[in-house]
Amino acid sequence: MSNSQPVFSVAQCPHRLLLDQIADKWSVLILGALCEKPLRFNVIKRQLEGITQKALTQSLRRLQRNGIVERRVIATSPVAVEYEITPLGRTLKEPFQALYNWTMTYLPEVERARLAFDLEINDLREAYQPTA
Amino acid sequence: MSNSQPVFSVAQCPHRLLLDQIADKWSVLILGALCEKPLRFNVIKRQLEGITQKALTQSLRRLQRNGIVERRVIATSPVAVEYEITPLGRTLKEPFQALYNWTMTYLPEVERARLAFDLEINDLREAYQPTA
DNA sequence: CAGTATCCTCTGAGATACTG
DNA sequence: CAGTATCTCAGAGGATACTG
Repeated sequence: MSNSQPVFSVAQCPHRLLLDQIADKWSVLILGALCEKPLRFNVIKRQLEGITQKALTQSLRRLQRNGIVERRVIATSPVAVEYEITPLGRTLKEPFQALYNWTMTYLPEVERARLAFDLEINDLREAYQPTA
Repeated sequence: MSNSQPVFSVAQCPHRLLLDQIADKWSVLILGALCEKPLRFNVIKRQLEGITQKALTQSLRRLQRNGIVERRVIATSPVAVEYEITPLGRTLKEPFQALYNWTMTYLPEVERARLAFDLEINDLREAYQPTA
């Protein structure tokens, strides 16, 4: 988005790192939960109502691989596993907050645009098939 | 990511708006290109080497629906279509820049984490099957 | 409890061909 | 030029069952 810079090819685009690996559907929510304090697997699962075990495992593994969360096994019986956000993970708060703020500020404007767009589409449809 | 706030259910999560509709794979690149000046369909297509017509059409239509870009038909022969970023679209520059800066700053650290993680995985594999 | 393994569905990305 | 239409195919994601 910066002016007078070359456009990145997709493969190299640094945004992809964030978008694909860290800022995806579930990860933002997981990080939001872990931001306050470390949590165990099923606690996260309960907080993110709707996520499957598979999806949670995958997201957590990916975040761990990227150094965003830390996985710690507690040798009780049955075993407990705690996930904690890393210092690196905490640095995400600023850019995510910027995104969040944008959405809060401009969501109404976006919704107006959608309404207008969809209306226009319907008008065109009606003009094409006047009596349905 | 903000402290002491309720975790959003997925459907309501305002991040989804951005992540799904505006900050996806191609849209960020398209906006990067349009940020400088309005461009025509095939010019964008050429700049984003690798995108298909279908994907470009879909992304542009979605951005248009959300009020991020404007589509303007120029009645020449053959017809020309120009896409321009809207004022609303320009407000995305700040949050996107924050994301971009994060990636630039922390990419090396993320890559170190990945290397360490992948190494550890391989070590475990070797320990399990000592002679492959 | 915290996963892994398996199956199954179904979207959605890509290639190709056609059109005003 | 700027799309639409159609087909195929891989893979993401869900449901279910099993395990240390």
